[in-house]
Amino acid sequence: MTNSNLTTRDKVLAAALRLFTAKGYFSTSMRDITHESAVSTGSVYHYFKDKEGVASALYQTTVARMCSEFEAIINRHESAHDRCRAVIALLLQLAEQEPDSMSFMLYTKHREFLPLERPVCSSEPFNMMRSMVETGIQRGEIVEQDVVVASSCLFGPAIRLITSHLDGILQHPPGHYLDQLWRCSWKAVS
Amino acid sequence: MTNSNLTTRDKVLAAALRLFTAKGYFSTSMRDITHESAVSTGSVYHYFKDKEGVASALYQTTVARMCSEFEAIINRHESAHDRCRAVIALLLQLAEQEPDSMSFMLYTKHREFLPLERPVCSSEPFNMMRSMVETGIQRGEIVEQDVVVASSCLFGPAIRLITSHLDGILQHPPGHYLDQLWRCSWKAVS
DNA sequence: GTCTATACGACGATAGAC
DNA sequence: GTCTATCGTCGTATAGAC
Repeated sequence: MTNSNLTTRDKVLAAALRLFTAKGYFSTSMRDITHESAVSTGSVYHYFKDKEGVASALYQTTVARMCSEFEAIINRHESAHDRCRAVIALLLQLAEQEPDSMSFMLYTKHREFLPLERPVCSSEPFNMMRSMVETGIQRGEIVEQDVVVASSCLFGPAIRLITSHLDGILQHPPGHYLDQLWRCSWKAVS
Repeated sequence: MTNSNLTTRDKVLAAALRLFTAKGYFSTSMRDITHESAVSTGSVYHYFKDKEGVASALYQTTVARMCSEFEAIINRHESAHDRCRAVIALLLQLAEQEPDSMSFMLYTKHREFLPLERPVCSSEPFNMMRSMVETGIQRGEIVEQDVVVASSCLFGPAIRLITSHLDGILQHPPGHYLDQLWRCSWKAVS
């Protein structure tokens, strides 16, 4: 079940991610995490201050990874059109390949157990998405309007589709809808 | 704080709604609910089987109310265009006037504590939204395409904007963006 | 660094008087 | 229907050996 050439710390994080998305943070006990990860209580508390520390580390990791993916996209593409399309493609692909990460990222009310974190909406990745839209408006690719509205129109549909996928009401894998989705999303703001 | 011409049951529900949206279901104890509602433990358990029963009643009420609002919209308007616009206007207005209800409806992972309920996405109101889109496609108002994609494009932006509002990153009240938002959303699918 | 055993507190739920 | 007092459970976190 758990890949054994992971460090103890990573085994805990992987187990926690599976359990948090499956049962939710509060319904997951530290016991569950020790069992699922096959790591003892003592070791878990050696690497993490407390249960919140586990969740926090998971959150930081996910956000950091998202940021670096987005940076790569920004470097690879110049126009807002290409950047935003790449972001949506990435999101759909991640939803397909790593539904747990995606679910933890989008679906989890982190505020309930990570009071120190800002809401997902104002986390770095979302800021980057908004700033892509902003430069798109400056370059004249996107029609002049409120940035939050334009961002909602561009990325809202994709996020909605992904939550539909995570809820299991999508017939095909998310990536299957990319072209259709992008055509509509871009038409909305251009 | 609590309106005193409410029945005991309703005082409990009102307090629970405030607390659930503010702190989350699991971080809200029955003690919190008794204090906030100024109702004793015994009375709370007289009206509700357990803590889950409180959440369940709250969920049923919210969904039922949404359904009747949507039915009224369907009766008032004939075209998919008008119906969908009215739904979005309603959602924005509710987000403004009753952020707690809206937050509980959209933002809460009900599955974590209401295992019997279907996910929000497949709850009745969301089904009604999808079916409005479906008739819109049949009538030729909306371009022929997958219903889930079209629904995501039409309603996803509004939902995204509302969560932005609930996260506090909106400068104006949600209703302020209605025209802008609707123009983009409808352009995406028509 | 890893483990087992355990202390401690909090919470949900009940009992039973009024 | 409403209340107070209380019980039992469960889960987090620590202590301390190896």
